[in-house]
Amino acid sequence: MELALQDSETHIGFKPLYAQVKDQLIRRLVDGVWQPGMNIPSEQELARQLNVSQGTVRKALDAMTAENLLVRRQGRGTFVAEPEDSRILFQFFKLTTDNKTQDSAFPESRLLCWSQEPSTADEAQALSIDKGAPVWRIERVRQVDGKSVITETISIAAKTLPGFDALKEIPNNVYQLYSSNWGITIAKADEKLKAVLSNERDCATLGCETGVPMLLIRRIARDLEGNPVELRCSRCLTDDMHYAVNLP
Amino acid sequence: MELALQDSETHIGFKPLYAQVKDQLIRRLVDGVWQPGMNIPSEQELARQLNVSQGTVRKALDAMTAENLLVRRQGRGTFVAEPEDSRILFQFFKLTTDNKTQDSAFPESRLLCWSQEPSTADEAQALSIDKGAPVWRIERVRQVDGKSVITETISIAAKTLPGFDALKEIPNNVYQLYSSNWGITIAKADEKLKAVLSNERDCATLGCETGVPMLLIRRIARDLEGNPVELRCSRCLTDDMHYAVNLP
DNA sequence: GAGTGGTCTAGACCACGGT
DNA sequence: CCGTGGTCTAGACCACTCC
Repeated sequence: MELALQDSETHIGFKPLYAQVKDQLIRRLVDGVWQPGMNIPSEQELARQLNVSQGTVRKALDAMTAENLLVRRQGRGTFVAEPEDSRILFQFFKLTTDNKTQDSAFPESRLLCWSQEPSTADEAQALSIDKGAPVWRIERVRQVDGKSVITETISIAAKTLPGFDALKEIPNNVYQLYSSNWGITIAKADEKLKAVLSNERDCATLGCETGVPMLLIRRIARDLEGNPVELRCSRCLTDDMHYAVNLP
Repeated sequence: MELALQDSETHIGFKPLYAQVKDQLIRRLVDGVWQPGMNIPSEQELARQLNVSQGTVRKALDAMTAENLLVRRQGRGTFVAEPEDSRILFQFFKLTTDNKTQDSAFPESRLLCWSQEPSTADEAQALSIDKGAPVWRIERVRQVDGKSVITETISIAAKTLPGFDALKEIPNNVYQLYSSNWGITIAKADEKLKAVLSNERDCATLGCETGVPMLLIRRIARDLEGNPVELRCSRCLTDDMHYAVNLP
């Protein structure tokens, strides 16, 4: 295999070789050539395939490892990251209990309802689809220490998940579901946080009072190529919890 | 100069050479040998000084650049990052307006009061000092689009800032103040977010109503060695703003 | 032109994991 | 034992910046 190198006469749009290698390898993930959990070829083998040095391949692999796309294990090889890896799991779950003496487990969720509906303007904008285009909407509740404290509304374009209605149940970790059933890898996400007051739905679902402060988390999850896949709005009672951020 | 290499007979506690180099270079920052804005020696020069190869120095410098401690400029050299670098400025300010058509400027702050007080138990725990030990407490208000929306309470151990009371005024960017007057570099921080209700102080300060939801941000800022320097509690009206997080 | 960081290569030795 | 990734080295060429 040969990498398409740019015209050496011009340096505009120049991309370093290791970046081109990385793009090639990400393409193998996007196309499903490399599946989660797979042992990918060794650095030496990839270097031969791509006609570059081992050091250049290493730089690409290191970058992908830093983005949680790969897992490297000395003596064994390099593997495609799996959504159930605990590290990945907590990559997208920043809410923890204030009292961290107990290491907080990943909270189980209880399904409230799920149905296909026409998308709202907000969903359409977030998911880059037409307004009114069908979306699956999933409502869940999460418990921490036996108390229901988080409501979660997931919206995802129906065309993204063909055959979704044939599912018998929805697992706790939907990112693993996207991966195993539709080959979609959630690679990154952005979240916007606000403080809001609880509404009647929150009260009915969580058993709290109205007018209680809640943390609203609006997440857009994206695939390997940066396309929006899922909109998730979580509303959380933060009396005994907080959202933790590390800078950098 | 010679690096202290570990006993080659044992591999427990082994630290790669580039990590030892990084530690050495960070020490130069901690000790003030390298001041913010300074042009540090070239890779070749550092390699000679430390008796390692240029590649090893590069790996250490790249890591420090990734942590925003250094800034590299091709053809010019490597420089110690300055607190007023716009990149660094926004590293610690995640609040932005919902309407991002206008690129949000760093909001100016208005000083309410500052005084030295005995530390509360909370401050003492956050700053790793004895309860009741004196702290400077600074209260400010930040405006966005002409509206007061953020109250900010900064607590910092008095012993950290000798001669603080001789200051005539407190600048908007206190991290730059810490750096220029006391040689303290804020290198990282962790934040915990909660939703709360506005209290009477908030109302008096921001002119909002009581019982309005607010985003509470509790930040502990740390120096190069990870020691807590400053506790900052911000309370923000998030009607027209949000806290933005990117994962990873 | 001299010096800097940015990229790319080639080869060495090591620790680790499995055979 | 072999193959893997992890580290370290040495040297080449390039683009950028300043003189």
